[in-house]
Amino acid sequence: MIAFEEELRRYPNTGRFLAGRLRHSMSQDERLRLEDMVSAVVHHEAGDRIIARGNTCDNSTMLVEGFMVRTLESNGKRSIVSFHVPGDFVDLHCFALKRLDHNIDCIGPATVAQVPHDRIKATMADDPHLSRLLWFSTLLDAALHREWIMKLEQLTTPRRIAHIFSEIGCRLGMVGLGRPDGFDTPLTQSDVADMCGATAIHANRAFADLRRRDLLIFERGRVHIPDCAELHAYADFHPDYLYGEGDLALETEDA
Amino acid sequence: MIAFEEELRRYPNTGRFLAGRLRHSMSQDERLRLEDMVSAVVHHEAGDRIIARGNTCDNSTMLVEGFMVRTLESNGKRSIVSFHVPGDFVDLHCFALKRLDHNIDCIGPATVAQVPHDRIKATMADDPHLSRLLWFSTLLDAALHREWIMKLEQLTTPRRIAHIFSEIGCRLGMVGLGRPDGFDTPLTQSDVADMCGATAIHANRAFADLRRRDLLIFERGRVHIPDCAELHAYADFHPDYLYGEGDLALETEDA
DNA sequence: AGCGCAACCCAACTAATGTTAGATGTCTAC
DNA sequence: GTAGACATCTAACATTAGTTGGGTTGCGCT
Repeated sequence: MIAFEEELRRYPNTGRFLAGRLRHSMSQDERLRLEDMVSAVVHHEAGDRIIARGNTCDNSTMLVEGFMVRTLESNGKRSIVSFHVPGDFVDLHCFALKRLDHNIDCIGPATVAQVPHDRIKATMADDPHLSRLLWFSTLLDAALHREWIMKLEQLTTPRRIAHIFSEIGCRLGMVGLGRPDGFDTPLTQSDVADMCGATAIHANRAFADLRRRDLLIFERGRVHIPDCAELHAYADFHPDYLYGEGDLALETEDA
Repeated sequence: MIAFEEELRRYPNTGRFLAGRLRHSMSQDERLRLEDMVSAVVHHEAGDRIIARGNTCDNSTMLVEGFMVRTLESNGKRSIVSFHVPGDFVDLHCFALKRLDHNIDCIGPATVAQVPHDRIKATMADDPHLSRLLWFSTLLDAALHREWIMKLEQLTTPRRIAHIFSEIGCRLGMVGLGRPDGFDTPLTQSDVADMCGATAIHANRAFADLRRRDLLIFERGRVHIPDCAELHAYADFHPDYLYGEGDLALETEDA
């Protein structure tokens, strides 16, 4: 706790983004209890692997600043299966799963808050409502996976890319990091290709296509979106599945 | 409870498959407590929609007999994002999510056990270890989603189909429903196509391809697998992600 | 038996994506 | 400042998948 308070002073964003995705469903008191669960704030370099597939861990990690991706590898080929923005509890999974089935890697430098598993255990025993919110946060990941499966099954590469950037923009907006006209990201075209199941060359063709249509201009980490609504329409992007404000939003009733 | 006991006598498989996936991690006592959570056993016809996207529900459903799929729809096009075999807790998600982001549909007739949400709430308050197992069961769905995202990103249609059938065979085996040389399923080629993000025509080509290679013979719901190991190799199928007996298997330590 | 429907099968053509082989630009290490 | 690494971009050709327009088979119904 002390360590965390110190870090909090040093990195004023830390507190702000804690459980960004859940903030609408948490009482002020729960928010404080969640912050109390944090034992330390840690920095990582670009490319760092926070957790590797098959490892056990005693901590779970909340992303405070930066971008992270979940990856799986097969025959030396990397697949990116999801990504995370500040405010996401990136590996709460490894609390209940113990051994994780995937890797979590930093894209660009990142700051994270660590939550020891014994504090989560204590919460499970003491605080059913907060437990349920933590559970919810992992189910949200599953819902994002499902949406992404659908998009892989239905969309062409340019539309997949449009969908990814729509989602990133929207999720950044949900934690107060959005700009209406775009955002900056450490993702490369080749990372995006690995998210789409396309080759980097084909992803590049798709980016050129989106540029020609004036839907999305991506250059060296700078994403410019001239018209958000048009991009969403092209990608068939409907943000309900993010469980933000839309149809599916979580009710704040008590457990 | 009474209702359930009656049904249990009438359908002797009911108890056998309860929480099939979790059975190795549960004590006998927990198993009984889980069975106590069941309020009723219900039958469904082929094509029935158990839960529709956007609905709330007071019950969660455990699949006792039959096959089910999770579907999402966009522009009238159906995507199947995952499937379930007996022993799976198919919509525990809607306990923590409240409004579900997807549909759950029966493929062929099905028997399910219903678990009221207030009993799950009680479990969350009383029994941290069983709660954690329930949580685990939903995280398992997320792990399956991730594997499937990777396969969509990496494999051609024939290999995707080989992977799906490898997984089904394996999951049936894990709950004692396997045959070494194949299985029966109410899935049609067109269902499988919707799982792969391919057209039914292309799926048919892929089935012909698999038949020619003598890896998998699928005809009218009858799946014959001449050599399981060869099919797995062709599909690059490694069942660790099912969290059965492999590297990643859940430890049975207490919460 | 004969009808109708659904699942399955097939071929020819078109569109999307992968592969190979580069060229160019930008940043960092030395 | 130069070399090397890496990201981006492009073109030509090969493979995979979608589309169109059929045909065949099996099964339930009357």
